[in-house]
Amino acid sequence: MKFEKTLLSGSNAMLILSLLSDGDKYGYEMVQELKRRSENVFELKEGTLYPLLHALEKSGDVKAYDKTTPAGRERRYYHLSEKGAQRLQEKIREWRFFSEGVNTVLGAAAPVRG
Amino acid sequence: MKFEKTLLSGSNAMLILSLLSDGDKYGYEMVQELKRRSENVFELKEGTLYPLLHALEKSGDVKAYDKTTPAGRERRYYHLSEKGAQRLQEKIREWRFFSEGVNTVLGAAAPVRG
DNA sequence: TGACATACCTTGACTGTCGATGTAAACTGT
DNA sequence: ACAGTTTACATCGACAGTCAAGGTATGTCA
Repeated sequence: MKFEKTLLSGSNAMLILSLLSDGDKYGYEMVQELKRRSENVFELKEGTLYPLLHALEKSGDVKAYDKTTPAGRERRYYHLSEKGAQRLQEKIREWRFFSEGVNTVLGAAAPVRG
Repeated sequence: MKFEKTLLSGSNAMLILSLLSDGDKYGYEMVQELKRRSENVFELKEGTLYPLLHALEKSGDVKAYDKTTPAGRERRYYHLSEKGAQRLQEKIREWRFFSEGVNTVLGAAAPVRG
């Protein structure tokens, strides 16, 4: 099995798809939601998020649509497509594979507790 | 707690330091050892390794010395310094923190078995 | 009115990684 | 003896992901 070289830096794509698997969301919301769910571990930057969303839309992993709140605020929602859902599963598999690989290497040489 | 943005792509540095915590090694050896220990998950490229080793040497995390085998082959060995050992522990902590964060996010939205 | 939060977006720069390529010596099979 | 492979080090250019900084516009609240 092989995973892309950029799996790691690319973990943000996986996390975003994961968020969307729980329901449609808009960009700004994802930043906050990711921070909340990860218990402040991840602070996704807007400069990272928006280009990424555009790329995911272009590749067909998500579908975008606009919606205005009753208050009149414009929001661009993103929906996980069937293709995106499959891509997410694949990425999760890669992630598990990778992280187990790291832990194996670490465990072999540098046992650490805690 | 904060970890550097490049933790992920930068995981190679952690893995190398981890290898060295088990004893001095030379570059070519590390490529093979990493592949072996990770059960073929990681195939560190030389174009990645050597610049990285030079950087680790410059930052004082490793010390380099030359040694010639009885067969006459030149090798550049790397030794993990005290500073490098501390750095490794720090990186391992960051890694655990990060990977748990990812799993938390994934677990919250996309439970997967296997 | 002014400050702040919401909400979207782009740009330029930086870092880590890789593929390609180079060099040179030692080993292997014939 | 010779050719091909492996060992061992290294550099270079290109590319992808990330971020800081900045921009625009509207809603909220004192």
